[in-house]
Amino acid sequence: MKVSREQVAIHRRRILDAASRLFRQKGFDAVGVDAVMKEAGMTHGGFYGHFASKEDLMARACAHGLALADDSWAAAAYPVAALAAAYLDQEHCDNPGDGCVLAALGADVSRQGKGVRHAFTAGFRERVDQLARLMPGHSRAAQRRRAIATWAGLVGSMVLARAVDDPALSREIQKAGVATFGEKPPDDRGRVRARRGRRAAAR
Amino acid sequence: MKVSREQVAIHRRRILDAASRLFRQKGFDAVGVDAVMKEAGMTHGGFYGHFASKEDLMARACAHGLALADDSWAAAAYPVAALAAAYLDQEHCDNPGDGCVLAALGADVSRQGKGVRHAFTAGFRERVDQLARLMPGHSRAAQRRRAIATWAGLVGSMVLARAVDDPALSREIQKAGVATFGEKPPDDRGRVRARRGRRAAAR
DNA sequence: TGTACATCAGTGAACGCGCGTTCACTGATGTAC
DNA sequence: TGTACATCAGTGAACGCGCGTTCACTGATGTAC
Repeated sequence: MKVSREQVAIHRRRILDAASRLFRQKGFDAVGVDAVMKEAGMTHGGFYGHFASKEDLMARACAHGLALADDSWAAAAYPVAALAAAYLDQEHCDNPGDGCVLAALGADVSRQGKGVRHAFTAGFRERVDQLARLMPGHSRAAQRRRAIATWAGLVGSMVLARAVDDPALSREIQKAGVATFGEKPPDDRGRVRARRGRRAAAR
Repeated sequence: MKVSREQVAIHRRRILDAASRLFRQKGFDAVGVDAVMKEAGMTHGGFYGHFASKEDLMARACAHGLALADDSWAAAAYPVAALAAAYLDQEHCDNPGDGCVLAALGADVSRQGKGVRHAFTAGFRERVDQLARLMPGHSRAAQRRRAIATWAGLVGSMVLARAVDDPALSREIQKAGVATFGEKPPDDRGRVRARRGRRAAAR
């Protein structure tokens, strides 16, 4: 039966929420259109009224999942440390369905089509820009380089922490990641000290 | 028809080679037993004479791919820099089928069964131990922490460099990774300098 | 504001297809004599 | 060393199943009057 226009929008969002969660949990290939629609509380036949194909859904679910990310770390006194600690958390490790798209679907995305990779790339760019703005460093280029490497470190740590079947090793990976990628870069600390020194001398 | 015992061993190895390559290229779910056997030059029916199930093959192909890794970087003057440069290479990025299992299958492994995760974990442990031995650092614990974080950084960089659809951004990720994870840790340089200074003073 | 009807979102059966796995068969291997 | 035959690795057809996608149908929505 027909439903109201608001109901259609609600249904579409429910499909995106379900797809985004299931894809992150099990990967693109292991989740069928049927499972997504069931999780969204509907039957599979109505799917093609909302999306052109499963691939279309994959791209839009990617973008949806990347748009809804947790930003609270950005307000911390030292955002990079806050991000690393929040990211490499046991709960995040145990719940990929509610977690970062980069870590959960990065490897899957590289094997997918144009639309999926484009959505993923746009989301990644936003993350890098956001982190680069908050990254201590002397130049824009260095901030950006550090932001990219920090995201790579966090994503790699999470991928490995999830893959490994020994909980102690998994926790070790998380802790190593927090310590390494969350700490103030030592040579930067040096530069900050030098700058402060120069500023103090100028007074 | 029956074949000789040596031929059986050769066939088994060919199946493992094919499976290991195809799984890294396309992921576990996207590669069927049929495709693996065809790539190995046989028909699919004979598969179950070699392996108990597809899951069995996945675990053994994982171990097989991890066992055949390139070690040449370990002989370099500064192994960590050599590893990072060799790992975050355009050719490695473009050819996951012949590349590192950690980056190609890490995310997939976390969704698989006990056998696959165990094989992956064993391979990862070996990598960490090998790199930790060659890692500059003051303590075993620090060497190990750095080795884990370095592998995480390399794996994350490769996953993201492959996922992204803009070649320029992909190369930027690779370069940021080489610069960050391949460089001598700055605080370690500090310690080395301090130690050298102490040693020079003692003379 | 109330009525009549065209629209169309969601349902559930159906499709062709490829998957993992099984099995009767074949014929070269390797062993017993 | 030569022969006869049991073994068994690989073949290809077949299985049940779940996938992505299509479609005739249903009945509430929303519009034209």
